[in-house]
Amino acid sequence: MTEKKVRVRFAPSPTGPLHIGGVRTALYNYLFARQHGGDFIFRIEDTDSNRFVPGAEEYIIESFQWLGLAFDEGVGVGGDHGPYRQSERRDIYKKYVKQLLENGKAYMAFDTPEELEAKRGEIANFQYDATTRMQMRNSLSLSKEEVDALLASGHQYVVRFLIEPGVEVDVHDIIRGEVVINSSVLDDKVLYKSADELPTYHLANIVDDHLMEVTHVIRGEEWLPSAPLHVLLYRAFGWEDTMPTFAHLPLLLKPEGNGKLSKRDGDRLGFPVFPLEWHDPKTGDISSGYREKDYLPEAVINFLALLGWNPGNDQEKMTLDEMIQLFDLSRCSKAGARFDYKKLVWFNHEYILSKSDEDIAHLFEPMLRERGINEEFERIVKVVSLMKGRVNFVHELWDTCCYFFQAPESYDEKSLKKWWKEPAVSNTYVSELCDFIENAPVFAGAEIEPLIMEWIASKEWPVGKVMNAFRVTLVGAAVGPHIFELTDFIGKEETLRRARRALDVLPEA
RNA sequence: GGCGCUUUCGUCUAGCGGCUAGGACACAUGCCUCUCACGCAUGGAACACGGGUUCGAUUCCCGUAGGCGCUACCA
Repeated sequence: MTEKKVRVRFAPSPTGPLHIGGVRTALYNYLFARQHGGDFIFRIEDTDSNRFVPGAEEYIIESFQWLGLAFDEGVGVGGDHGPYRQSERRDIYKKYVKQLLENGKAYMAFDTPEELEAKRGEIANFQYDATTRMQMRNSLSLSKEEVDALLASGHQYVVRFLIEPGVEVDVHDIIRGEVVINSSVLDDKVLYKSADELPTYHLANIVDDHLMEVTHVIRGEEWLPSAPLHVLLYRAFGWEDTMPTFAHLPLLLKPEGNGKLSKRDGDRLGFPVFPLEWHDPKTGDISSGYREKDYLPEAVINFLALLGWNPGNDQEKMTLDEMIQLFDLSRCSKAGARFDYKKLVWFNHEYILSKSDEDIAHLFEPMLRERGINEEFERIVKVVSLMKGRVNFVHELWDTCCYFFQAPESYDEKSLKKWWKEPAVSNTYVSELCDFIENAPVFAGAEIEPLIMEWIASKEWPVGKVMNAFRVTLVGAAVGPHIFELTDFIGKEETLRRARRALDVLPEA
């Protein structure tokens, strides 16, 4: 076999925001293409004019930009196999439909939707196939004159694929092995509609994959039942020798309950199902997105990569480059995977940890500005270095460390209950500690800490009680970093100001 | 209903005839410690069921059951 350049495609329908399952499918295609030095093509499958949603295509493109997955060819990128929008390829499809018709591989059907509906009511489990097609109105059952008359009168029609019954169709799938199905269970699929002069998915898909020289079709399992039909189409065109290899990926399932992950689940269960926030142009509904919810794209990618695939060792955290090295379609699992977003949260935490303090500070900075905090960047970096390990999301940084930037306005009930339960005593501790700090020759934490510890010991006071009372006055609660990290950051003046203000406000007895 | 795919801890999964069935998330406990976290350590937790094949099945085959998908002039 000659070594053909690997070419794969991601071909969404612009009917709304990109589903997270679609993102995973695209990711696997991307990894496969990169690993083999091949091309990753972006095609828009807009053959259903009724379902077109404005903005969807732009949304999809922006999503991949955010995720960091770049296409080599396709809509918005260009290439030698265009156009890449199926609605712009009408003439190409027409030519191939004609070819099928002329070769007797397909036929015209004039049945109206109402007639089909009636037939379905009449016959249980009605299927348009070898057993029924002669009872219908089509170019097989009608005389040439009748057909010509219908066409002349402008009657709309569809072109159906003529499925020969009783053929064992073998689909080779990288993930599932051989899948054999008898053609008798297939129906004469509609390939083309005269009404809008557009093909349906099945025809457009085969023609485009052939013309675009796609070598591997990596898609969701929902396509497995129609894979035999696709094989038959390649055969009908005489393209079986260059037919792409199939790989049907397991589906993404809801975290709980039954069924596959759907558009509705996300906001109901508390996590997004779309990469970016989506504003529905018709209903005005807003669906949350990972980007807006503060997930790092690296975390989303890493998590998604492991939903249905694993590198065969215990490694879980991987860069995109490592994934490209390790990816292997034959190591994909076959059963559907529940979408466990708790693990995604953990990945986000891990990626916050592994990113530089500067990178995280850049993300955190606008959130501070929004709150009117105009701290200099270097100081934000300092806070991030101290606190980033404690959060799962960058936005949680504010709640976790706002006291670095502003004095507490109130004092946490529980903390007071524990560390200020004898107000007179706590008052004495903090008040005397303030005096000690004020008169100490040094202030830097590293230098003053031993002095303070020594002093507390000389007083025979309990260290924990003194330090936590002190902490509550500075932070407003019994939380936070090592206390001298905080005093270093806010400085001597602010330290004493906060502590003394608390002495004024907090109960003394 | 028909057709197809699928089945290891709660979840994601490793395993490709012989293992104390491994890892990760989550959970629990402990350690660290001026607090809260982080981190670290430890622990509980799984081969759907029934037949075969075999000296031996989580692993191979066949059923059953469950899960999932498809069954449009949607993709």
